[in-house]
Amino acid sequence: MRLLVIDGNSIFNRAFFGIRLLTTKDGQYTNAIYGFLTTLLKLLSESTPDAVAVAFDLKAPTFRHKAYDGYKANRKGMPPELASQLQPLKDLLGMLGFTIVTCEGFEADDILGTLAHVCTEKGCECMIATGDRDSLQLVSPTVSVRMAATKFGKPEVTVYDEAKIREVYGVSPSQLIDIKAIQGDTSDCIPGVAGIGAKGAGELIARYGSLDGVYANLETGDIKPAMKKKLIEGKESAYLSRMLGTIRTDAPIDKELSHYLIKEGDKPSAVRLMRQLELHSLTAKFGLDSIQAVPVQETAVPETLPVLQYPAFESLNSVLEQLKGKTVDLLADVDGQDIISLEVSDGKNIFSADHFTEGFLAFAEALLSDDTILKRTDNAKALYAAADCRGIIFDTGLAGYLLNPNASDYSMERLAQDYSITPYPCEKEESRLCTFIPLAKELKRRIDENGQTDLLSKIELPLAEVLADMEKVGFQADRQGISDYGKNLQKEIDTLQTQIYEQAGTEFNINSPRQLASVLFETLELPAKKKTKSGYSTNAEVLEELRPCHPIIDNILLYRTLTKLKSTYCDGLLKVIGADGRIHSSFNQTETRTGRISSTEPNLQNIPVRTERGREMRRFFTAKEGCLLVDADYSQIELRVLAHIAKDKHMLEAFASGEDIHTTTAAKVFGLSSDEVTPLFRSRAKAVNFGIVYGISAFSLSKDIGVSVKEADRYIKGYLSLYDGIDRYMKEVVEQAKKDGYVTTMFGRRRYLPELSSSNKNLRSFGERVARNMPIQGTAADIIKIAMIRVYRRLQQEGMKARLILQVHDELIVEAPENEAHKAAALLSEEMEQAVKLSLPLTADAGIGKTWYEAKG
DNA sequence: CCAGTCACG
DNA sequence: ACGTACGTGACTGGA
Repeated sequence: MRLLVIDGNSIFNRAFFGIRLLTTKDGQYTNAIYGFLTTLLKLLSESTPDAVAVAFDLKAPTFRHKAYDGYKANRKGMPPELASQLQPLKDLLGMLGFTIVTCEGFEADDILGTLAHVCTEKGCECMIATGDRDSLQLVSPTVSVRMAATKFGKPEVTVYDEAKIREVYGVSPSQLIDIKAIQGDTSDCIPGVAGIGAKGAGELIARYGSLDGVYANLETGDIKPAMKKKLIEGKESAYLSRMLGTIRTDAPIDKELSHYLIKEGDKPSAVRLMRQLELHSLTAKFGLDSIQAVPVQETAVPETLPVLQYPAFESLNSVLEQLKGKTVDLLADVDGQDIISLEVSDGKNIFSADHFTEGFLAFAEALLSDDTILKRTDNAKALYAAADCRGIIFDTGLAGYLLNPNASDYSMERLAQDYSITPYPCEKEESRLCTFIPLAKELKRRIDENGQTDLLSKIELPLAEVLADMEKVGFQADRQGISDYGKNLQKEIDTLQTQIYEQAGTEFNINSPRQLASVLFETLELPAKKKTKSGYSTNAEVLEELRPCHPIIDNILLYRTLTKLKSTYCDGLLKVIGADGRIHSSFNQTETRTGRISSTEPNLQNIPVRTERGREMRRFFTAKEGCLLVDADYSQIELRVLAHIAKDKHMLEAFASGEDIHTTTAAKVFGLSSDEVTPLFRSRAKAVNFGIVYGISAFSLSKDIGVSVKEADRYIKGYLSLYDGIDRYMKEVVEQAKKDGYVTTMFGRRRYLPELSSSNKNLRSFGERVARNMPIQGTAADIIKIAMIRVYRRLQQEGMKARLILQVHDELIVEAPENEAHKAAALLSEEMEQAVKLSLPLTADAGIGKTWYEAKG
């Protein structure tokens, strides 16, 4: 008999990360299911087993990992997009006749090991399918491993038998365990011997045959003294690691192999489920085309849930009276500033009304503004935009975002899918509240469990009101000014275009990177730098290098600059100036993975500033008649946050003493005194400071500042040895992220990093850089959000007319009546500086002016 | 609809 | 040996 044993979790995970997210029209994710099944098909056709066992982990931590706190958290780290696919997959496998094996207290790995062991004893052939190299240790004359991967959406299988392992690793399967015992494996929390890596471990085992062999020859063998010292110190750890790294073969599972023969299953149900999951192509591939699907059954009604009734209520006023003092669930259709309809429930009844109902608007406004009626809703910002709201205590969209900022959409329908919410039964079946109520309950539970209660109620929810207000107020724009500026640009663009055509000797679309590349690198035969997938790159970095080669380059660069200004900023902004002469951007609170807000239609967070030509645009962002703009920005907020989080003594001191951080860094790294630091050294140090925040590599730094990779590497090494707290922090944060599966900010904002467990090295490195950056960028985002709420409230308390109108990540802009401007400026920097207490001061400098150009220092 | 480019922090 | 800094959004050309 031939038994195929599948490492369910491993294949499932790899399928998920190997295929882009797919969903059904209802929003159920299916990419991991699809990928798993295509891999399964490939395995079946290629290995033709008689019996199949699919092993899955149970949720509980296993014996091997019990000692490590991080493990359990890591498990929770499975993103909901993935978790929501597990049960449907298991159901489907059962229906297709495959046997699922799980075992309390044992990992899927151990089930593989046990079944392989049983097969060997009974003289059967065992084929193990997994994506995890740990299982290679199980290979024997009768046990082979099929390494399965999903590449570019297609399943790939590589067979490992003893010969193949020897070819690839140069050792026998059991020696792989000994190598790992020395090398360790951080992702599995296996310590190994400190200071010895893959290469060293491999050589030792190749030479001495086993871990025991290595230690037996410690004195007699020719092991270098340094290595010997490490081995002696790490002996206990090595043997513990070997124990941890050895897959168990004694899991108490069903050992009667005939029970794993492929069964008939329940094909009609399988067809139905595949249809629901919209996996039409797979139905055919599993040969189920002729099977009639069983009809979709009515879902059973849960018993214990409250039955919601839909009464013909007396009057809206009586409803209002009835709800006072209660906490309600409330959903509204909002169109801009108009409330179209609304339904609300106190947990016993659902009340619903729309704008055709007599007195609806007054009812809605009274309900929303009554602070004795606490409300849970799905989009607080929209409610704040439409009415004067009080008592909003929960928002499922914001909660969903805090629970996992990697998701793409936080509609309650999608959230209900992701978190497997079963709707409450109620008489009015179509009421969205039936889904909303259990959803809000579940999300609230998770928010509390994650320690994100305050982040939601004290930061995100109050911020929603601030953002709604900023959107409503808008930013006045000088339509005529922009229009004139655009016309001037156009004249210059036309001239440039003519010149470029002459210089090229041909007319072409300069805006087309393809056509431009063809002109530059073929017609003009300029030296092409290799770049991009679809041809030669023509970006500014490349063109900059070509500058000396041909005068056309200057013109093209200028053309690019000017057309960008014209199309994105002049034309783009003119399109979105409202009838009130103001621009009302949307501020999205659930968009970024770090906790920043984003701005769209238009994006007011990328208005030019770095070049004078672009900066001119800011002259057209003005204060209204009788008002001034007040602009304040944080100085070096991210580096200060880093200094605080990393508790780096030297950086804290530098900031505390008010020194220029880039100059100080330059002096330290290049070994100069402060007055010896030239602008060049300062700008290099600045690049290193930035690089550190982004998760630096010597290569990118070298490119950024134009020195050799070696030189850049020296800068980084020097930096980290001087700022040793930062060095330590950067190591710790990645380690913690690997344990937990996520990173957090000072205020408990979270970002999951599934990339860290990717088999793709580039993806993994990306995950590590994000792990280093997100807590910094995210904490800075938390801080300015707190500042925004404080500024908003202070302006209200002080009875001022000044209003917050824009945030640009580390910068806030207030429009204030002329007589309030100075007070507003002082208030603004004060609230920004006092927003949080760190172990170093935060500073925010304010400027005042009639236009954004003038107000920004 | 995606890739390339470039604007911002 | 290999690819390369974090986070966004808008516009253009071309499948």
